[in-house]
Amino acid sequence: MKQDSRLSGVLHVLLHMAQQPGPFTSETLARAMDTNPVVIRRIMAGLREIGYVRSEKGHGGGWTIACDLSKVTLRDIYAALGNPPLLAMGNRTESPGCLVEQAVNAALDQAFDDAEALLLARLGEVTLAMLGEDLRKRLGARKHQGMSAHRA
Amino acid sequence: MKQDSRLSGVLHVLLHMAQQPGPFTSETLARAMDTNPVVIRRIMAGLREIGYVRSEKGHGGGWTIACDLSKVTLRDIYAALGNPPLLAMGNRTESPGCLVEQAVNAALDQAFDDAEALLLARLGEVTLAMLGEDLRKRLGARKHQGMSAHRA
DNA sequence: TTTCATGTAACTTTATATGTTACATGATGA
DNA sequence: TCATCATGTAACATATAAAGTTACATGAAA
Repeated sequence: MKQDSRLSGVLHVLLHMAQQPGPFTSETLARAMDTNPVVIRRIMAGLREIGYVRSEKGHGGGWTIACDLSKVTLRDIYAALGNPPLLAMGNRTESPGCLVEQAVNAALDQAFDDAEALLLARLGEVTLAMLGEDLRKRLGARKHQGMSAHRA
Repeated sequence: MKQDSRLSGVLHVLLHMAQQPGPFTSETLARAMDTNPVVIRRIMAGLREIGYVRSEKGHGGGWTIACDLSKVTLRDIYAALGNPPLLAMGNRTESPGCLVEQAVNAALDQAFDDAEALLLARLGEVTLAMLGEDLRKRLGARKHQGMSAHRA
């Protein structure tokens, strides 16, 4: 399975936006992320629907953060993306008649469910504000070396 | 991402094999799994290399279990498959120069790593023998209803 | 009314699991 | 020896989903 990097991507966008007032055009954000404006709009669409960000058309338009960063967790952002699958593995058949497969599914599901629950719990523990705080620390550390946030 | 069902599949095969002496041809196993013999050979190849199963060519050939089912865990089987990715999500860039992305990766990696570790730990707690025991219970329960393991 | 920016559909590209065909290799049995 | 059976494996086909791209409609600002 090709890995899904939308959560990673949208967090990157939000964190960039949190560094300065905005608004930011999809074009600008796409350049910073080294991708395409349409990809930005796509991953931001879910966040707009829930109200975490706003978008405006026309001159001076673009994307703006519209939520309290200390109230929104990574899990909330994940949900805004539509709760895409977390695990790369799954059962061959979901409701098999074969008892052998039922036994296999039962064992695997226990492990899978536990792992999913833990992942969601961990994502729920981190707010966007905490991410921003961590970033500020990293920026401070690098400043002492005279470097910008965008060396790459 | 399309989900990987090889672990589910290979466990199904092993559990089927554990029910009777064997050997079993890929053809037979493929029919029971409703798939192709080559698929069976493919998912069994790793297990053969490690020595969990043996395969023989020619008349009377096929696959045989060659390990102590109470000593091999689902995690061992997973490893025999070559440790395929567990999570459907990942970071956009693995070693980014951008500090924003580094901060995002750090936060996500913590959650991802925890979830992976838990999943592997859970898989490590279940042996093939335990799976077989669970299956026997299910077979017993169904026998009281006069049904076979292959109703589907 | 021109320009800018988003919204979105449609298509292409890429990655990966799964399914299939074809054939080589080697073991068994007549 | 030789026909048959079964695995081993390469090569190709199909399916699914993410990511990238193009094209154009919509609507806001200058």
